Amino acid sequence: MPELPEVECVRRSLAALEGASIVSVEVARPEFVSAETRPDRLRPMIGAIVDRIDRHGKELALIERGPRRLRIRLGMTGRLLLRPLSEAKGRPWIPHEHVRWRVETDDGRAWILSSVDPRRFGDLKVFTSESAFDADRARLGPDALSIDARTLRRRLATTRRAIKATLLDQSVLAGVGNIYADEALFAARVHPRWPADAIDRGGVVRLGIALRRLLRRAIEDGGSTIRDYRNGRGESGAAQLWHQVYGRAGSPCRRCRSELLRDCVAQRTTVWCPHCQQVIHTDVERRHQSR
DNA sequence: CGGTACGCCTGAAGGC
DNA sequence: TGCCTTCAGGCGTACC
Repeated sequence: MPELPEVECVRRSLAALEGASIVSVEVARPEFVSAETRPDRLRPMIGAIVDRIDRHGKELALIERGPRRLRIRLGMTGRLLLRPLSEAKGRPWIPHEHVRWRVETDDGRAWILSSVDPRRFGDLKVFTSESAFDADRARLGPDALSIDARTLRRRLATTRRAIKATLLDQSVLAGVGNIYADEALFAARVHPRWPADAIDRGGVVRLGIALRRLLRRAIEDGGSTIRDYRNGRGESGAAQLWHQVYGRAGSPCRRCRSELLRDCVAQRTTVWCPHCQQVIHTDVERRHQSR
């Protein structure tokens, strides 16, 4: 479900939790979750006072005023819902068959943060030391929202993989998923199969500008709601209204009217404009096309 | 080691 | 109507 803009919108919608103290962390069906999300692994978060909610790439983290951190990943269909405890009275679990876990905070700032996640690809993980949390974070590359051209160029220069696969690799750049990868490549006029290390300087600059611009604009518009994305208040986004290529295979390019193509790149459906994003003449691409 | 294929889950949508 | 197939915003793991 969520990529960087959607996760950032969820983060902002959880600001009311700042200053609240965690009273309980419960899991609806422990047999449904991974080892790290089991109740005994989450219990150490009890007593933490929330300093802030942090985001890096597509990951959220509840940061306490101390060393403990609760990492929250939403997966494909994960949705968070924050509501006052008073609303939840008598209904400890929100009435939804796919509710997975909930965090309750104290009487001073009494909130219930719940997760609904039909496909169960999301998870929770507690870190009891800052160093362990930082080590986990080190899996991820720099956050895509603030990537600069220089860093992007250095990162892309390390691999011959297709640029689309490289953008989706969270260890290279954190936060880009299938929607914004296709949108950024279209905006930068770069073909999705172009080897990452073979993009010229102008292309990398365009890509950096496109990423920052698209992600920021998507955040302003509340994220992309394709099917079920909502922020912590249950509100949907509007960024899907201006998508240029995602979900538009077979339709005319909004720039040149060519028919948008669709193929599988990096095991993900990829849509691009064969006219605006050609720039492919390498042997690598000829081999792809002859298959 | 770098890169690719697959599996994990459920639900919506489309074909017949 | 209903059954079947395909596909979906992510990511860890096995394997080449």
